[in-house]
Amino acid sequence: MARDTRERILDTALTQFATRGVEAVAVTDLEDGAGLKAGSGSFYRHFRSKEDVLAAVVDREVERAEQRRQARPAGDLAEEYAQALAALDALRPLVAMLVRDGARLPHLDRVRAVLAEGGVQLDAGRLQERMDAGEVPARDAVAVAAVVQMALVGHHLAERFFGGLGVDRDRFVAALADLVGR
Amino acid sequence: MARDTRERILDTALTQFATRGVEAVAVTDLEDGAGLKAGSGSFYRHFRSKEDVLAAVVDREVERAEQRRQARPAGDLAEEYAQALAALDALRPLVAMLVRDGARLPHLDRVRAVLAEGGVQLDAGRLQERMDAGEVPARDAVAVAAVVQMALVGHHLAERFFGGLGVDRDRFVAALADLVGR
DNA sequence: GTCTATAACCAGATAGAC
DNA sequence: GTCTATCTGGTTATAGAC
Repeated sequence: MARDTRERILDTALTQFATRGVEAVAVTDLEDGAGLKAGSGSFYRHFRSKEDVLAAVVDREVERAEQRRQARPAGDLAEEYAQALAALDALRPLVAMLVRDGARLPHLDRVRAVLAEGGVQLDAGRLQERMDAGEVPARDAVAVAAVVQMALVGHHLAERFFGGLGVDRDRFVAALADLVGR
Repeated sequence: MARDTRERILDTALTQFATRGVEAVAVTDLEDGAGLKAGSGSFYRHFRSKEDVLAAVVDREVERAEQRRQARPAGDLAEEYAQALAALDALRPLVAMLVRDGARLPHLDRVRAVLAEGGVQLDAGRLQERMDAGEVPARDAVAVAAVVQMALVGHHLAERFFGGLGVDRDRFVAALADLVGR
């Protein structure tokens, strides 16, 4: 019991909301997961309601993501895409909550913004620069950026919802970089 | 009241499960949506339980999808991809239920199979043939097919969960076909 | 801050009249 | 086949002892 109870409730709420959905998780489950007696109501010494703890979970996760945010590296396309997939991994619980309980989440705009910055929305402007510099073949940069974004997000979601792809991550990223770069 | 009550219950269950999630939909909501008195229990003259109606909804939707299934057209890449997106549109409720309540769905394997056939899983073998025939540049066909699949699925999901892309469908499909074909 | 106990409510499901 | 009425169990939330 190193961390205090409020933090333990937030931890168990994050994992349970992300894996089972908000509706399926009872306050008694959160008490149990935090080491409190289920049904004791001790939860309510720390949060006013289930909606309240949901908002706090989303807030904390968005703030953590904003702190992790950093300048994009200057590597090649494959490195850039691999890094975007890694960023999506770190956002996994937030993605899961958005997908399962999107309409119910507080601060939906902030959630979408942090997901976009964190790896979902690759910069079309940067791709255009690469095309202008002759690093990659010239195409419709905005549309290609969208295709790349969707491929990365799709890959992330496929691992979760479709049981994987049969193509490992390195091979996927290499093929994507090859398509854009050659 | 043209169709019989059982069908009306299935219809309202499909839309409500897909949009709000199974857990959030009460049996009384299904009664209400089917024109029965909410709380009357008339639902139970047609289905044994909520789990039972969920199974029936999934079954009906999978069977409909299997009947829609048809030979893939011999058009060019862009036509092929546009058709895959249209197939995904028709599968929208099933996709929504899989994403929201995947673990709870009965016949999960059949659901995944029909989604794969219906537009998610494009044929890597066919792409390889195109590469062998010189129609498109030679690359890692299996990995490229995976990228294409994920881009299409990601596009479909983005419209639903991220409020669209800022790139319309034709432009997206054209960019994808250009990447693979040139 | 956690517990026992409980109130108030809602959802799933059943019995039986019509 | 639909209704009224009801049972049962689970969930949110509160009161008050320790």
